[in-house]
Amino acid sequence: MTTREIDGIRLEQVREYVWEIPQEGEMRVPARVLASEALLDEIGDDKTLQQLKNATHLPGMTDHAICMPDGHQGYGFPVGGVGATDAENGCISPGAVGYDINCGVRMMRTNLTYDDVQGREEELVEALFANVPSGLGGGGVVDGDKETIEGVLERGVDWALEAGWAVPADLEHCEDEGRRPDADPSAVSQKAKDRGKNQLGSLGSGNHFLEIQRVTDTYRDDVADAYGLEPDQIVVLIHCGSRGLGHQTCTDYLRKIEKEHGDLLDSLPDKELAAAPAGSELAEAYYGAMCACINFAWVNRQLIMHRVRQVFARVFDRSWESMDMHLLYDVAHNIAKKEVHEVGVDPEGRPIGGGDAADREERELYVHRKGATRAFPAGHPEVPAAYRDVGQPIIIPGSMGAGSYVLRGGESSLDLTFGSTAHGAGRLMSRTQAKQEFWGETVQDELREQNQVYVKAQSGATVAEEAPGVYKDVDEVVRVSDALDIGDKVARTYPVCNIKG
DNA sequence: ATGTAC
Repeated sequence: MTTREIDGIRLEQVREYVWEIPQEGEMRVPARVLASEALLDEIGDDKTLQQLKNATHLPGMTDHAICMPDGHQGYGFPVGGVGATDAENGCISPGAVGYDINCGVRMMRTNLTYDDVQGREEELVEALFANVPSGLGGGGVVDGDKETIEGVLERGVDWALEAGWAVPADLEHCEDEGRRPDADPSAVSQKAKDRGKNQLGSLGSGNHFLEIQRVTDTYRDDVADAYGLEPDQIVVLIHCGSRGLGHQTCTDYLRKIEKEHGDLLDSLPDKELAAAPAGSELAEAYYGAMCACINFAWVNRQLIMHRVRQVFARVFDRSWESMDMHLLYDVAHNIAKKEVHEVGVDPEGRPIGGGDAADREERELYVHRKGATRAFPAGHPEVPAAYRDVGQPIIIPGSMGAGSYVLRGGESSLDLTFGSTAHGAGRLMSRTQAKQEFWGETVQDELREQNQVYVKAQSGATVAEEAPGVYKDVDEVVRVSDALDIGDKVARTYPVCNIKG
């Protein structure tokens, strides 16, 4: 058996692309890293593996804590991490969801081709930049009063439909039809609502962006057909989250949980993993608040998408419907969700990890996906009807120099990863280091001259932080996902125009 | 990720 030791952590190779950190000490389950040797080397460069090991200490963990091929260090719990805890006897951890609740990506199709936009990149990038709010701070496409924010938190994209910012087909092509029913707006603090109310329909900063892309390749033609994708087609990618509202909600509940559940906190190897025991008042409140933030982020992406339709209609002087600008799908990267999965159990029926399980039984779990994407296969009842025969679409954004992928949920995802796969290329270096290595203006010029990619950003520093060189190889990440059959390649895209904070 | 810190 191949073994590796990285910073004192021993990994055993279970099979190709599957590495296991065996259970020892206070670990409740083993941990697994899904990676090629090259990606494992990069994952081992920061605290990711220690954080993954720490995550196995959370009460109620089932089967394995998992790190995706794009994993890197995060707050307490790795970005690219999946951890499923028993929803009855386990816990829920805000750090295992992330600060940017329902940070995610949606892709909108068009019937335009690269020929239609080539030569008009400048015009498009300027029009989008002028009409889609971006950067830190306030200002969104709609002004949210008290009633608006409550409606958004409670009803998600249903609110957008009522307000004229969505069409019914948008709901049909979004997880949960764009509305998480467990949302509890009363569990979201006034401070969080105040931060969010003037950020409805705004990109934010950091790695968030809006990109016009062209499809360069398709791989599984039956699935590509079902998704309405073909080479040379123009698509639009929107990557953003729940802005200050989700961030404040995470902060609020981390503080409350640290204070109320200090005993549980003391049993964990890292304070940043703070968790509320399943069934406690704070677990319920956090779940309700997080679901409300999920609704907010879905509306955020919906408003931006609809604004992009309006911009295209103006630039191309025709209706957005005539350009077939329909939502392909919207995926969440940072959420915990109650889902039923088969997990290993001991003879008394309690969830247990690794090879010690006597049997496997269905359990309701909090599936924490932090920088990881749901990847349900064909036939799963939660996959929208339009895609149920082929599996759910998965959108993997790469860097602005490398392009992105569309995958479909693979047949092995339910067995290997609680129905999950990677979420992007994954960072190779910190933002601070990126700013030492790159200069925004230079990055921008090179992308334009060498790659014909037009970038416009509020801040040059953001361009440096997001330079193509700060990301892992998205082709390699996707190759591992495809080889493990957790998310299978359907299409590859390449950037045309990119706007960001 | 983020009114880039209580």
